Amino acid sequence: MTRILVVEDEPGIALGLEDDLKLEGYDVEVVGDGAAASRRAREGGFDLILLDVMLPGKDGFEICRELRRAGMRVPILMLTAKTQEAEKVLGLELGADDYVTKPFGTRELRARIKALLRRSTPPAAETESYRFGEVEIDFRRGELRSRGVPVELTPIEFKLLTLFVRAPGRLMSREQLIEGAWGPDTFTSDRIVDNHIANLRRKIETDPAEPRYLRNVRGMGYRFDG
Amino acid sequence: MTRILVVEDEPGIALGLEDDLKLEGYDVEVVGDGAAASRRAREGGFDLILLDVMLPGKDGFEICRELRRAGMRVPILMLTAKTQEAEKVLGLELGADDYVTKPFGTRELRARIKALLRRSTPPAAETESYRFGEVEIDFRRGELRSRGVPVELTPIEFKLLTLFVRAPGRLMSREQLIEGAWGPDTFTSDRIVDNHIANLRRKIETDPAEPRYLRNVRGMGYRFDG
DNA sequence: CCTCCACGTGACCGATTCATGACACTTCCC
DNA sequence: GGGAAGTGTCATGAATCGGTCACGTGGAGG
Repeated sequence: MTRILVVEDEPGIALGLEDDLKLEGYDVEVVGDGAAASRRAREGGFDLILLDVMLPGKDGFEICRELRRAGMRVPILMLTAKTQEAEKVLGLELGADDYVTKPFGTRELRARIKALLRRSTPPAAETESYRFGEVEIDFRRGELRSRGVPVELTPIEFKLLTLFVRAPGRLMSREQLIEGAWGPDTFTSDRIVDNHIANLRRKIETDPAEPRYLRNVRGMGYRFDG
Repeated sequence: MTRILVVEDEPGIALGLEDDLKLEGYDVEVVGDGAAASRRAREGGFDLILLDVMLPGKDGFEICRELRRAGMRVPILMLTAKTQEAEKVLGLELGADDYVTKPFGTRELRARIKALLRRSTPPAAETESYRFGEVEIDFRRGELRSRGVPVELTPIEFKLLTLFVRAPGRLMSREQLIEGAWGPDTFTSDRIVDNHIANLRRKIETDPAEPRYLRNVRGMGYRFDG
């Protein structure tokens, strides 16, 4: 049974969430304040945390940061009220995996939860690292080594590569990649993906001109063969 | 046929909605009060519910909540008078999927309905792969293999073949193929299809001169036999 | 205050892909 | 058999796409 921890202080919303998620077949637990959330989350056993930003006392950002600091890698889905850029960036940098801005439809929420669970289940089951060729990714430490030599990746590069590695062999459109690495509601040019792909190739491909791992599928997107 | 339940008490608006949606090709049923709406919706069979907030007796909010509690997952599009109400709609406690504020244009309404239907129907005919003869088309990878060897397809070729494969044995006119592979509102010559079919045949047929899969039906179009 | 770095944008170039029109061949009907 | 319509195929400019670079911005850190 998939367990979800809902952190939400407003009773009406909390109740609605609980009902809806239970209907979806999840095992739901609700807590209403930051302290309780923090405590409960650390005890572990959840497959996903739904975290409201606005909370009495400790806010969502802080909780998120705390959990990550403590080494918790549960997928975190943040609920934010505003679309403000700062909040997005902050949330994602603090280690949230995705966020939804209020107001939103339940369908969207369900979809995001599903997507997040799908994305994060396999690597949770296996080890905390992934290797292909001479390259090894250490998710826990956020590091990458090639032939054992550490290679520096920028945050976006790491996020992108993570997306690929978690869905090897799967064709990803630029749109999907942007949504995955930058977050939803990101308004930016598709071509930015190409740029970062190029940079990644320089760092992980033996011959960046003839990429073996980060392959382009013309007119459709990119695919990671590993 | 896509069925839409319209819940609206004001006859003028109801009639307008009905006409417009029927023109769009939907199968429309209208009810004028909350009780009837609730009853009718529970009986099921609708692909979308258009729900006015202001209703005699039970209001739209309540109906929405009821339906969700009852486990109905039909997409619900709410009609609200003010923006404040609208915010509430997408609040979590309700479970609506989207809203439109009055007054609204028919164009906007149509667009939202379409979007909602699109979002909520994807799990339909999405197979991961399809094989015929020695050829295998892998949708996840965005790749086609013949005897296991990858064959490069151009985007249009891929789309065309996908269309065929999703409707094996069905005669498709050039017009239909253009609409499907190029998109609607494409203005181009029919003959372009023949060109790409020829290219496809070279790539997937054992003997392109005697095509076994991509068959022509004289005067009609093409058919995929797989 | 300055520097460095990550990032987004726009532009360029070369390669691929596409649409068009032409021509030859086939099929069908008279 | 002959003509008309339909289809297969090719060559040719035009358009598109992906890789790459240079530049500007903004934030972090010194």
